[in-house]
Amino acid sequence: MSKTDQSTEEKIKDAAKKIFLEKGFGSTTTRDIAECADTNIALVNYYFRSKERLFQEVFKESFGETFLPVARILNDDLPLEAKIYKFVDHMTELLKRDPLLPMFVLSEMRGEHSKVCDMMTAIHQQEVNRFQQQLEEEAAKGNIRKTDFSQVEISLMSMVIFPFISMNMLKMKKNLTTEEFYQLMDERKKAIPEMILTYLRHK
Amino acid sequence: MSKTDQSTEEKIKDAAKKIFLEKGFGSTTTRDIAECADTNIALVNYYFRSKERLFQEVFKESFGETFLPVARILNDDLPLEAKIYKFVDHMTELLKRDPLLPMFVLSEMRGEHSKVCDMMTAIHQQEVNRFQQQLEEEAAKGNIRKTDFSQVEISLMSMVIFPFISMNMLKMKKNLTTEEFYQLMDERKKAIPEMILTYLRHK
DNA sequence: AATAATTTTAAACGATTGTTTAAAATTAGG
DNA sequence: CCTAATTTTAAACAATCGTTTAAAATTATT
Repeated sequence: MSKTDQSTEEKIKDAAKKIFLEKGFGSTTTRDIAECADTNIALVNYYFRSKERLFQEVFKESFGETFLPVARILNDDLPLEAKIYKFVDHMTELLKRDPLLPMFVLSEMRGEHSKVCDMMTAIHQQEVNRFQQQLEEEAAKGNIRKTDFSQVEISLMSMVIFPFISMNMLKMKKNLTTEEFYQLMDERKKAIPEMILTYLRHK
Repeated sequence: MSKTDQSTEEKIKDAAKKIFLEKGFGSTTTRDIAECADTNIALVNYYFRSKERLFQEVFKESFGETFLPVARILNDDLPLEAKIYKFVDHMTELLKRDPLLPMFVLSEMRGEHSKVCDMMTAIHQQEVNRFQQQLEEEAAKGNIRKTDFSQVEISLMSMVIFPFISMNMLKMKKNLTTEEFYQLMDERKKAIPEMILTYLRHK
């Protein structure tokens, strides 16, 4: 096997990530994954003990190692305006690379006792929120309006992430190609911070 | 059978709606639905010809008869400010009643050639957009800033709908009960229009 | 009351699911 | 080169999937 080839284990995990992200856990079969990895189903259970364990590895990697690091930009030590621009920019670039990631993560969290909820609490150790702290400080200094931090955080997340969750709907409604959709998302790198910051600074 | 009892057909459709919205098409079994409707699996296929057809009825009802009418508020003949407040209020109330609806609709649209895409185009006949027209008129009059309509529409939709899609994540992260979550959503009835209108009116 | 139409039941169908087995092929180590 | 460990293969496992069948029970019609 040449050096450029992936190991069988890697091919299977990559195939699993692709298919799980596309169809979700319930609609994905072990045979789907094996075929996509160009192997047989026995090898899937040889390297990963079960479909369930393979899924958990994919989920942990997608959420913990891909999404969370970008989300943590809000905890960076940066001025408010620069931080918001950086967050929207990096998150948009991540989602352009991995547009199915948010739907994958959130759809697997349907049902309060979903199999990923326990994993979430494990990964999501209570982190101090530098963003909240920052909004409160700037409001105290009179630089921005006093706001409910949660509302601002939710709105910011919503405006960046939701378009990718509703990507197919959007593309249909507005008759967009994938390229045109990504261009629309790029324009949001300015539009979203502008809206948030205009809101924070006025009235 | 007493008059207050539902017909078997209604019980099955209600059960199907409940389970499909909770788990999606792929993770729902005909036996799930039959058990939830307190009947047997043969009756599911007796009244609805297949799981597929039952799903399509549920989807069409959820999207076409529940979600779309509220979304069409943006086409109402109302002043801009009143319209935005009305849209956010009605959509929030709808989603408090049916919090799983957006995730259900959007998760079934994964994959460009999903089985609901054809249905969408059928339902979603090109509608004139009074909201876009209105934003352009007000901007021409100098009442609000000139904006890309799509960006405003996407942001508005995102801020209202996304919190319900990420409901479980939000409840976990912020340690919210269902009641506290709904209270947060109620507060957004003011916060969202304020942000949009502040943005439109300034600079 | 007798008959026809409708609704419900229990059982089974073949197909597909996740998983396991045991032998074959390949690679690694002495 | 021989042996041991690892990887790959083909086949099968029981369980569950969506769906169908045919008879039983119920309701409606005359």
